[in-house]
Amino acid sequence: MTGTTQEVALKVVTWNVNSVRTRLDRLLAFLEREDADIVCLQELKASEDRFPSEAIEAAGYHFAINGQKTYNGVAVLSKSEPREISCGMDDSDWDDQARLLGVTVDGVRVYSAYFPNGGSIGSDKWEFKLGWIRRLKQYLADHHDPGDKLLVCGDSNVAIADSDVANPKRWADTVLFAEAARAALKDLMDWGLIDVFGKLNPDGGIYSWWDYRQLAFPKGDGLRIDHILATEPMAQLASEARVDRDERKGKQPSDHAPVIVTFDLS
DNA sequence: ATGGTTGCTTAGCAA
Repeated sequence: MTGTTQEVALKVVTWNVNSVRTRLDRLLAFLEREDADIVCLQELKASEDRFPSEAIEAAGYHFAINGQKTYNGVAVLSKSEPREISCGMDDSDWDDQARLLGVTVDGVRVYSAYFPNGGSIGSDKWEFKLGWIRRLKQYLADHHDPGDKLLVCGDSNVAIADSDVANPKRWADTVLFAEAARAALKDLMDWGLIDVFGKLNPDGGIYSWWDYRQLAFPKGDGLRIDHILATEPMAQLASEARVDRDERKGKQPSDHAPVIVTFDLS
């Protein structure tokens, strides 16, 4: 940080990297460029022993990981040392899928969450998705208070509003935008979570994911399905929110772009 | 268009 003021900002990122090893060069360049304080990653597609620990640490970050071979996998990178690390929802035998990781950093409870995609509507994966979102709400209710400083950052695999979908009519009957999925996410947020990006960019039209197929990115056929959800004490500190759309361009991009929110803590 | 592209793992699954 430059300048002479003493403001204390916390820059938080969420990014579904779709394989941390394939995306390592991009990730390291991003860390260098953005100098974020907290970076929540999803879809590592790597177990802990294949996570690029040395490169992350050399970039100046601590990390906590809930890894998994081939599928899923989440991590939190942080400038400050993470405390009270928790993997999964510790309430059942459903947690064979590595989709949730919690850490406490700089006095803020931060979760990196990779919500289930849901396959197709009506499938077992669809029911798992809706149930997983309900379980996450229960987990938050059991462990935290809406008055805490808390963030749920991740790929929610649900778009909230019509303005978060380039073509809402065409996506209306898909797992990413079906009414039941939107209702499940709304019910989770009703516990006490605010979409700070939506709050700061109320006009919408900004997306975080574009399908690899059918030229979705050049056509602008995107959805905002990556969210930084904040409790009220955190949401009121959010000052800027953007998507690093350039990360979807060029060679070997993830299908998701990073979402970046700055909180003014002082 | 029950299509299409990418990644992990090696033909099929998941997204």
